Amino acid sequence: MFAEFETFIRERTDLSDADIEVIRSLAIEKIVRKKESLLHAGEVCRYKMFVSKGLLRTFCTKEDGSDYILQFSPENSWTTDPESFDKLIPSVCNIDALEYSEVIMWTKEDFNYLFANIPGLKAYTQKLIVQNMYVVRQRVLSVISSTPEEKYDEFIKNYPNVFARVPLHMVASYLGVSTKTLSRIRHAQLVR
Amino acid sequence: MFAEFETFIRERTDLSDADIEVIRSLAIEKIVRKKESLLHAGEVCRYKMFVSKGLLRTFCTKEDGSDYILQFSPENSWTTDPESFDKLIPSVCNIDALEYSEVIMWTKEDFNYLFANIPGLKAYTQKLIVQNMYVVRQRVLSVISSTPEEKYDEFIKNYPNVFARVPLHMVASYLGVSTKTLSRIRHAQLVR
DNA sequence: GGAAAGAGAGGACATTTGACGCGATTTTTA
DNA sequence: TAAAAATCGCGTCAAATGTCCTCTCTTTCC
Repeated sequence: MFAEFETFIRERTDLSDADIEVIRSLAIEKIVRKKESLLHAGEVCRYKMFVSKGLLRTFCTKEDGSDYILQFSPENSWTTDPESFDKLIPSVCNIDALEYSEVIMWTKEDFNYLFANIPGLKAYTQKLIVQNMYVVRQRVLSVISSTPEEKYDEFIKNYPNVFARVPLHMVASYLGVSTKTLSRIRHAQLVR
Repeated sequence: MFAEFETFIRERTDLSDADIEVIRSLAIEKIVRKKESLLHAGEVCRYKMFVSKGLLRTFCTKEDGSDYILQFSPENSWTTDPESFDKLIPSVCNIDALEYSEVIMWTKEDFNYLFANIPGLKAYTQKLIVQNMYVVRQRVLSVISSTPEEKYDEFIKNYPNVFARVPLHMVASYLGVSTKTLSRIRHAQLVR
């Protein structure tokens, strides 16, 4: 499980063997079965997580029970609830597994230690945050400016790997449109 | 103009007088009249900007000429096109002034210099990026999960200072709804 | 292996939303 | 100060979207 992470991080940084070893020593490996939860709304998100295998989803539930997906996290991606994790406040989101998954976790305390002692990790993390900002800004633009069909097409284009693995109603939930609308779009695209 | 910035930054950091002086020496002060542009789509966004007075808007224009507002930047806030600024690639957004404004700008080169030499500024900037992430994530959630009326009410609650200063159609453009919809919401709220 | 749950299409209908245009008022600008 | 532009509400109509439902097929889970 850690092997995938090691490959991943070595490709993106120039951490030494010793660095990797420290990171490993503080890592918590966790197997998550499908539908199992990693974070419930109301709890503090105590871990920064790396998905080495599988697929997670971060979502919020409104009062009426409807879900809205903030993020999909397939293998080789990071996830957490940043605000809850940073400030140690209760999260408003849930994180659960859409597939059997393998996750590596670090507590805030341990991650701060790594952050302070491994400059390469710090630099990498900061670059990651910035890149994530580009993506989220683009998503805001898309969601306020695109038609449902454009959003659907963009999703398939940007996340083919996720699209192929999640039910359609979750794509709808991510895009902020109803399943009916997506169903209509697909029908129209078939006929076309 | 720089005085406002100095007050602002001193409140949020513990920079020394010498630090401030270096920052000042690299700052470019700029007066922007209403409707004047600071960035056109297609250009590289060469500056990180602090608004010391006035109100800016960052927006994208689609092929059909419609605008979508990504961000309002009132006095005491920062703005730039992060992706264009970081990677020196052409921007897809425009930035212009909704009011007479006073802006302080730094080039990437100069900002990097400050970044490398003033740890307090670096720490502050990184905290800012992270906080911005919370806000943008919240916006994504709102825009995919809230009704137009909820979005409108949230906007007034979160940005009363902006709301009071911009025409309604810009609020609509920021929220991703039509002016007609906002008009209807206001009518309904009056009657209620 | 069989029951239960999940997924997705699609019909019917109501509601929401948007596009367009008009007119009144305010603000801007020359 | 007068003309031009911007703002905003509103009416009408058409289109888009959502809710609720049923039906079928697939997947999951004892």
